[in-house]
Amino acid sequence: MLAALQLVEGGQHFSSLSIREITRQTGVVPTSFYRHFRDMDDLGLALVDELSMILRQLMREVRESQANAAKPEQLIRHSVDFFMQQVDANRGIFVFLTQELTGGSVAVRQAIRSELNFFTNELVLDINRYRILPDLSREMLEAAALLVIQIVSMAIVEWLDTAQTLASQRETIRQRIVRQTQLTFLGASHWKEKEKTV
Amino acid sequence: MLAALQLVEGGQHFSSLSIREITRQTGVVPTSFYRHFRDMDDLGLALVDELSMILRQLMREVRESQANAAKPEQLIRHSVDFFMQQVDANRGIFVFLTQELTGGSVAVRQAIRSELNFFTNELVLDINRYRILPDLSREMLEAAALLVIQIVSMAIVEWLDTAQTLASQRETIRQRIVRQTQLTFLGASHWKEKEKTV
DNA sequence: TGTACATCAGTGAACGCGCGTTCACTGATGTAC
DNA sequence: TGTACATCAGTGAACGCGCGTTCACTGATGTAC
Repeated sequence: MLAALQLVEGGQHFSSLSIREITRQTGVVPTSFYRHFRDMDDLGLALVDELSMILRQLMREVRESQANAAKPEQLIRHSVDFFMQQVDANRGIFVFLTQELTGGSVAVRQAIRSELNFFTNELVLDINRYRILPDLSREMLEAAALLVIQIVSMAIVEWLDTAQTLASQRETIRQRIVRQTQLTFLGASHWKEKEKTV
Repeated sequence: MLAALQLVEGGQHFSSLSIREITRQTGVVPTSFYRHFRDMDDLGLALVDELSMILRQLMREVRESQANAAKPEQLIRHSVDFFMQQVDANRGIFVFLTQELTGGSVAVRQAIRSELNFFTNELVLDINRYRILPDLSREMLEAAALLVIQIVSMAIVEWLDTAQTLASQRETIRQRIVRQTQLTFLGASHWKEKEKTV
């Protein structure tokens, strides 16, 4: 699994990897692959499972790092900074997950989407816990929370394409995430159910 | 190029297609491929170029279809309905473009992103033309417009995975796009530059 | 109007190669009695 | 404590196959004079 991540991080698409390539990277004979996975699809699903665990732990750390933040108005920016640091430290994971969000088999795509929904629910819980948007309907709250998750997801792709040395471009991306997130919360706080029936 | 789109629409990832597969689909001998493209990367870039043209035409139609809409509050919903209809009518195009948004070579990814930026600018022009958000700074306006484009982009992936027969699930996606877009505009209309320095 | 040549998409044989997958195997580690 | 067996990751040879790419070719269409 680590070998697959390394190859994906090296610029190849997961769907174009071969079993022999992966076992070569591991330093093991091709037939050994079958001791662990039925085929590449099986490996893909196992990777999503494994990486989901890691990602959840990582998100927990992001939330804890902000649990008793001094200045609430900087909470968004600090969370974004912390999270993007984690993205850099785990490139392979995020390259794979963003690739497969649009690329893999139907099963893999849906597994990743359900993971995004999990984070959406976590975010909804946090928003309720701190009574940030007390008047919002459940449906709208979920749409807003998912939007925040999606803002970050889309930005990760561009972030991974932007070398760490291009500080100003990275700052542009960071700023956009913060702005778009603030926009979402601001919109949500002004939402009146009756005005805007969908 | 059409053959490649058909294969991608059939569930394969573009990066896993072979030259022989494509020429087989076209009904032509493998060597003919080289009369038109240097390699698969070349074909990928040519596809993005070609599909960008089609997509721009398609977006023009969406905008024209709403140019003299009777009820401005339903403008978002009608545009979304019209656009999603186009997505269904051109599955191959959108499967390819969403795949390559996260998956292809760096060059292809950036070509698609620059296309999204083009649509963002178009949207900014429209917003200015109708004086919808007159007090917003250029930067914030762009962040909001890009957010709307991103909302639709992310939804397309899920939309393409949801069979046309699953009407209720499709309605959920459609509703979410509308809600998230309304949220974005609502947030943008309440934005005060001084309060929220990033 | 007719001839000579250039252009160009497609042909078909051939190449060496890496691929997925099978099979019977080895040898280390864990478990039962 | 010692022996017998089960489990399990890795081995290495072998297979048939589809792959990308090369080459010299054909035959239709367009262009110059």
